[in-house]
Amino acid sequence: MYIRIDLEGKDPIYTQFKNQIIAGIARGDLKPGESLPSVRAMAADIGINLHTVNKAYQQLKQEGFILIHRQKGVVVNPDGVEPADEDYLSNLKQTLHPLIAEAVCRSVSEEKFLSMCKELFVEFPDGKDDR
Amino acid sequence: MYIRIDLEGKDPIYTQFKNQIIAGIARGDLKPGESLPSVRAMAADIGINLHTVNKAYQQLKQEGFILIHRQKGVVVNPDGVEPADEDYLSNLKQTLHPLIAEAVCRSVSEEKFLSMCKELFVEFPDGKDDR
Amino acid sequence: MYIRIDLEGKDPIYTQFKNQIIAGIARGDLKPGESLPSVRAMAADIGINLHTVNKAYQQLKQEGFILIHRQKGVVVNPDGVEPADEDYLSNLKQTLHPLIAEAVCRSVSEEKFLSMCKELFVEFPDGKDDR
Amino acid sequence: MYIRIDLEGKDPIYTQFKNQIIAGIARGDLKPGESLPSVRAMAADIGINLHTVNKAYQQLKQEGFILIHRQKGVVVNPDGVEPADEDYLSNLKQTLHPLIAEAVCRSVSEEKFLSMCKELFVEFPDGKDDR
DNA sequence: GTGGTCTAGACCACC
DNA sequence: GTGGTCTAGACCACA
Repeated sequence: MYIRIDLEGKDPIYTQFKNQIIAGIARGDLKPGESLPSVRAMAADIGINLHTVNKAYQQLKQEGFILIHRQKGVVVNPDGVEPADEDYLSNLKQTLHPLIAEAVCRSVSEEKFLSMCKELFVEFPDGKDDR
Repeated sequence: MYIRIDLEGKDPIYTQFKNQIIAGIARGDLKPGESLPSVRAMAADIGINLHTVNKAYQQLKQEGFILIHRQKGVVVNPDGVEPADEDYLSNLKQTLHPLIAEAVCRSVSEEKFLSMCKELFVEFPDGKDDR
Repeated sequence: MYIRIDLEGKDPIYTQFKNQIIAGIARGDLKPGESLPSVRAMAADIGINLHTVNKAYQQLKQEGFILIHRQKGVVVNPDGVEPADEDYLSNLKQTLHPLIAEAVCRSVSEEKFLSMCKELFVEFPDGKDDR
Repeated sequence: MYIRIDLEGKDPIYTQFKNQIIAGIARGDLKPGESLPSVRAMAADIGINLHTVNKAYQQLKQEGFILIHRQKGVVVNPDGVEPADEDYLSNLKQTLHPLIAEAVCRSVSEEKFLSMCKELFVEFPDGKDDR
């Protein structure tokens, strides 16, 4: 899996990195149980600071995407990710709200917006059953 | 229009404020040409520093939501907001991408996601004719 | 002579007004000795504050473009404007310097820049002999 | 590169500062990719407040002259500055218009004006090839 | 160490 | 009265 970091982007590097791991899992590129490079190896690979990778890994672990074993190293959570709970959904709503508000201001129709979302879903094979 | 700021929230205050103004415009609470309180008045109203309000106003002006009029003070852009262009849509996509990736990981179905979006659209009367 | 003020423009109103009077003189629309509306009349005409017109008139007088007689009212300086002196030229240079620097950064060639200037000169019949 | 600020000048400090950075780029003193001192260092260097430097940096970034890099700090845009577009040229014209009008009033001939411009261009090696 | 954010208090130009 | 500018000092997120 290729990781692409934009050092000038507005999102902090650790966030970009985290998002790409999550996208990899969603896409199925990273399968449950698959192992990821160590903090050191990953940092060297993509040319960023150790601490930055570590921060991202810690958050991914905290949010249930990965496990960090002292011995086996870093692996994608073999049990799959915790499914959406109330908190998560409410957060997601709060995040979407301003995006939709601005879209409405800019005359983006509901249909247009929904079709953009659908388009983005195409990237992810949502066969969730086998996870 | 009531403005609610969460001083503990993770979003910076000026962003929360900006988003509420944008939501107000999208909702139709703030109509094109309508005037907004001065920097000082607004700051006093919601109990934050005037520089924070000013920063938000400057960005809203820059993004075409409001005008800062030499006489009339601050007014909602009477011509409405610039409709979505390529750049905006591409940005929006980039913003939605990680949200959707995480949702997929958390077994949120496409239908569920789209229905959440639809629900959020209900707040905004997108019939632009009556604005 | 029509005066056009842009209340949202970045230049202060009195500056816009001043510039249009000066342009009128340069163009020959306002001839030496010709009289201008009083502060009150002018302010009413273009719908701005008395003080604003007054401030512009005072500066125009100060810079030698107009005379303000207690009786005859406001007239374009019948002797023409003081020709450029050292101070004026040095100021002009300081003003042009940053404009040219930015133009160079933006790959505007010297020829292109000069031709823009020439184009702007077309508006003004530079028969300066009869003034 | 030396920066000279006139605290008594009529232009705001951040504008003077911005203009000198732009002039530095135009002159070739600041080459694409070259890094600039941090906000704090620059502010200390020239003896002004860091917020003032920051404001200038933000505007320079916004206008495409510099990038604010998460790791390398502040650098001159390695791709060079966006070349002039319609908007920029139209703005430039609007800026030059009153300058030329006043020059005409003050009996500055077109030749004289153009030769002043040419003189100012001498400072900038517009052969973009060697930058 | 960096930039980003927030607060506070001051002066000035403009209207 | 307004917004624009400048200064100052503080805290936090990021790398």
